[in-house]
Amino acid sequence: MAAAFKALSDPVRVRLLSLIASHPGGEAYVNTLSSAFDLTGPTISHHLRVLRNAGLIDCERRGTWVFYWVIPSALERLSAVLNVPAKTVP
Amino acid sequence: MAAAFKALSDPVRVRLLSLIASHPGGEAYVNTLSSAFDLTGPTISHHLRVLRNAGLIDCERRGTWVFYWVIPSALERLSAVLNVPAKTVP
DNA sequence: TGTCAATATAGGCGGGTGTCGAAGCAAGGA
DNA sequence: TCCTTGCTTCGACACCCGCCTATATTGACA
Repeated sequence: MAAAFKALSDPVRVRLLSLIASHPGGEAYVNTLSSAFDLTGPTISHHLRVLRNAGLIDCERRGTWVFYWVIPSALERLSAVLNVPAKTVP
Repeated sequence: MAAAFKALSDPVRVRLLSLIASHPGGEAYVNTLSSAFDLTGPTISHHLRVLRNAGLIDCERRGTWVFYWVIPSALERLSAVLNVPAKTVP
């Protein structure tokens, strides 16, 4: 459970997830993502792998490019953990 | 934004937050929390401080004990970030 | 087949983080 | 006033993580 939050513990990865999700069709390929950061390709690749190992995103190769998309059910599960009953429940 | 997720990147802290939130009244004092883990007091205190610095919980001293409670608005803000539009939105 | 473009993997360096024991405070009671 | 209890702070050690460069892999195309 915390493994998924750990994957989101880096600003780059949060932004990556947001970028992927906000792309038309919910998909984006790596080059588009890389160009949004001042980081090298391998570093972006590393972050994408972390997100993928956490089960937050998935990918598929289409010719030369690799497309990534988010896995909504995984995010919903995280979101559910944060839905806490209000403090004053007498 | 990622700072809050970073605070949740440790299993102990996720469990702490869950324990605090699930306690009657939404509050818990430290000794109760500590006894749920095989960790020393200082370590629990450290994790609580991380959660507090991230704005996820707050605390108050009442006599000898210190009570902690979660800040629902902070969790709601995190939860909102995870609410992603579905992949297929044509 | 050979070459190029797009990603991924491997390895190494520097800084950050979890954990502990020991010591320090605060509050209450003998 | 001194002691005990609950919790935090301090200092140190081992480990993990993000970043880079260099190298490998995969697919398209000539």
